Amino acid sequence: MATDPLSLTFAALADPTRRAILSRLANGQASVGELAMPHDMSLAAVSKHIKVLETAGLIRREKDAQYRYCQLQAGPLKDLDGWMAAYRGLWRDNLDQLDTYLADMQRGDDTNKQ
Amino acid sequence: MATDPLSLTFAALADPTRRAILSRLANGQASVGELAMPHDMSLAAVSKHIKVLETAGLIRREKDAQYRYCQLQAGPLKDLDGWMAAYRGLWRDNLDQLDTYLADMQRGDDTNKQ
DNA sequence: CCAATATTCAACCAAGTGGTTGACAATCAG
DNA sequence: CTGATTGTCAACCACTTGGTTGAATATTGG
Repeated sequence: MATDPLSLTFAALADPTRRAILSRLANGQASVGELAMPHDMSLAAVSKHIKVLETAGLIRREKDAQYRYCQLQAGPLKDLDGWMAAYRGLWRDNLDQLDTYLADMQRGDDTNKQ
Repeated sequence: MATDPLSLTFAALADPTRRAILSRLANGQASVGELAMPHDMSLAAVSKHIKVLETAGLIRREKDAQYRYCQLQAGPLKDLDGWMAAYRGLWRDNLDQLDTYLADMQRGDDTNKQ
């Protein structure tokens, strides 16, 4: 697999279990066990998924007693959103809006950013 | 690999070669050979990458004589953007708003959630 | 028809993925 | 200290991925 940050992020998100974990973490931090509970697989398997997310920078792990609490990290998602910006015009009705958007980006003005 | 549409899209994008192909197609359609040229690998390898993109619905192939012209299809990217919407609040604007956002999430109030 | 061009197919390979199980480590509760 | 809880590690397995090469297919130009 490619190891550049964007590829790591996309690859990490290309799995429903990992997206579910991320979605859960959007509600606040959780331990590995808590994250594992809804999933019909071993704790070790979930632990691996969490490591993939961590390697992609999508979560941070913090030790507390015998627990490892995970927190969502927005950085890679923000980068992914930045990548998408170049394509967003493709499904907006007209290209003028894309041009405006890109021009705004150039100026650092993000008021149009949805 | 998971076969749901979102997973297929993320997986297809988790490769720099495929993202480069997509980027090229944002400038208009191109044949397989044209798409392959900038890449230091066999035509067959690029053909496989194109098939991955096609399976994910990110491109459409159209036959013309001995050429296969590829065109970008926005649908899956739009879906991906929709998925991102749920997380966009995590980095937008300032941290005060992030705190508010998280506090709202804790209370189960998701009016800020996109 | 023939030869060149464009692309795919099939077989193969090394490396990676997503799961399992069992052993291990760390920490708390009693 | 002991036992229970929480999580990771290591080895293993079947399957997928991303690349190769060589043969096959489709179509055009002459």
